[in-house]
Amino acid sequence: MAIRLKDIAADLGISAVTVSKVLRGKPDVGEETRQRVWERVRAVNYQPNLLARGLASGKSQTVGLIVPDLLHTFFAEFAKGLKAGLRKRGYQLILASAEEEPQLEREEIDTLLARGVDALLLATCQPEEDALASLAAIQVPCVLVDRAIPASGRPFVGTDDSAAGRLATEHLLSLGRRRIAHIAGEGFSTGLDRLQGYRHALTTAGIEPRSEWVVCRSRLEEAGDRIGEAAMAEFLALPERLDAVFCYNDLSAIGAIRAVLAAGLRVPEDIAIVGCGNLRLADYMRVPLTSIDQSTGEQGEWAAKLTVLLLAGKEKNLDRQVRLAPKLVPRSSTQGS
Amino acid sequence: MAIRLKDIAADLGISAVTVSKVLRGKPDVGEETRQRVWERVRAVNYQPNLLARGLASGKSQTVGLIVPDLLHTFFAEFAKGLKAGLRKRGYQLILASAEEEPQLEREEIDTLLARGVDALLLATCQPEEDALASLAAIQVPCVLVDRAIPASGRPFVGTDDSAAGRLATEHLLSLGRRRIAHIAGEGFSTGLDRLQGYRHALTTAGIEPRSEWVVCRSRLEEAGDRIGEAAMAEFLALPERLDAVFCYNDLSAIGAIRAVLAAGLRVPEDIAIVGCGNLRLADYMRVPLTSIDQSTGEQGEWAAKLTVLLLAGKEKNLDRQVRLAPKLVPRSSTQGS
DNA sequence: GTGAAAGCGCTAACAG
DNA sequence: CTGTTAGCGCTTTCAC
Repeated sequence: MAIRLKDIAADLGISAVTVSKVLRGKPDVGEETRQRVWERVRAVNYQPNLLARGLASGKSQTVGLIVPDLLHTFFAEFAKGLKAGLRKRGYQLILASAEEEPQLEREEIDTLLARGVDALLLATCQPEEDALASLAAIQVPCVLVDRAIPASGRPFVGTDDSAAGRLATEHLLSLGRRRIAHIAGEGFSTGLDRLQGYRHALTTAGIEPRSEWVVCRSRLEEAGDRIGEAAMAEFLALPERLDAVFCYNDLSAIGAIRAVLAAGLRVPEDIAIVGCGNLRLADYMRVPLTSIDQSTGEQGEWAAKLTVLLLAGKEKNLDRQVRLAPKLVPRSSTQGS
Repeated sequence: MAIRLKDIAADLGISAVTVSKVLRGKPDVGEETRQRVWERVRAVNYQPNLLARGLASGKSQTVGLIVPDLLHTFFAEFAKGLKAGLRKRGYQLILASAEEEPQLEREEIDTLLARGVDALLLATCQPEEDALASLAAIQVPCVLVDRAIPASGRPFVGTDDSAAGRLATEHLLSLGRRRIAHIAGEGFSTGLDRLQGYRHALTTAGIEPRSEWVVCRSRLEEAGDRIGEAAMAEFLALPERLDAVFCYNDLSAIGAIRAVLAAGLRVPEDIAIVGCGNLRLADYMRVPLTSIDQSTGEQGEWAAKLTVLLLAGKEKNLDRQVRLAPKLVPRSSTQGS
């Protein structure tokens, strides 16, 4: 068994409570005692048992994050920023992944709560109705991430996705494109908002959005390349040729580009393509990909900040919505090269 | 406060011990009692407090994994496989990332142990000496991952990296290349073993490895593209021109390709390039990248299996080394197109 | 088959 | 400033 608090206390001939106080930085301990405790703690490399501490105190200084899939670099990057932000504020992170399975997500929620996390951050992969039910049962502060559910009344940190849709579409318009299609993401606010931004930009430019130029697809995070390729093939089969496509994410954009090239057309000369997410490798693709950057790491930092404020009761606005502004990163897939 | 074991017991007019036994599947409880307990548990959606359970039992049915960085898809994929394997065997996973900082890794080790994990899996980013010191202090079963440290006497699961080096080099040799360079990874067994495999393949083919054709670089996981590009530029400045390069990983291979193309040369006609890791997007690169696949998910599964065997005391070979065979995935960067 | 008693290692609340 | 007393919610042990 590892060394315990009471061992240290016994060694020093003082009470366990005093040692505990020193460890937690309580002020009501004499300077000399404090010194001796720390000295001994370091000497034996004592580590407090977090299970016991959490059980006794009802607090764990730990928050949980559940993401749909860590293979999506977005979430890995978000987790990284979040972790740094939490650390800076004296909190730890437990990371869990739902592997895109709603059932697993529910289990992870239960597990993290059973582990006594002080707060939960959730990028849900559940359909809205189910997510609402899950959320309703969560008794600790809970921040939604990436995928918004306004009806939940929970705080949110994510991208301003409708701005992302607008930005991408306006970029294409500014290049003189007029017949702009969209491969949309289905099922979550990210997809719906980007679609809305796309429509808004078109309308503002005096172009009537055409329904045959929008396809909605799910699972774009996992299989976007295949799905994007197939969707693009459908677009290419339309009687009137498009001159640009805004894709829900970079993976689907990469697939779309493949389909365009396979059809013997050029990117961007014949069809310009914009993705979203700004993948690390976007610049090394067959055609370097114009994309929308989401400042993912910053989102994590924001989430940390907001969560800790909530925990401290210092955030008055209990359904605070933080939406970071997306940025366009132009590359060859829209600008020639 | 959440509902407790004793609440259920009180509701049913039985003792907490009996409820606890039912929950843990102990046999010495009457069938009828068992039914009633489960019914009530489901009705109130009771979740056992894991802190209390862990504290009381000294077991948590949880293992911890520490990786250098979740942004390396290798580790995200490994974690996924591991998680699935553990789940199947009734264990949970707590995932931690050291963000490539040895100090953080040490803290994560301490934290996970303080959380009472039953076992620890570690892909260390510490230099061997430091890692040995850290490992020596770990009192629970501990499996090394990806980066081997034979001197530690700990079990290991990873790639057969020297086979990977051989495979890549033999592939290049089989294509008639003779002047084959290597951008090697520094500091860990992965890099050293791949280098050794490279040398072995050359020697076996009757080619004397030349020191100016090997450069060792660190941080290739994070900044491989930049570093690979620079390393390739150095190679190109040598008096005698290479005709192939085996790169430590895909990221550095991508950088190397960029440098080759920037010099006005062709891949693979002038210089063939092989990477390692088989990135998801390898096929969509400027030049689709020939790579070595590491069966990453399977490695995770193996790690789960081995860990649970260790925990059950069923693995006799306490420093069991599992090295999965790598596979070559040929693409245009070596084969033309 | 069932349950009473005794903790697991720590902290909260209060007393000195 | 320091320590005592009582738990946190669960499991273990061992009687019945």
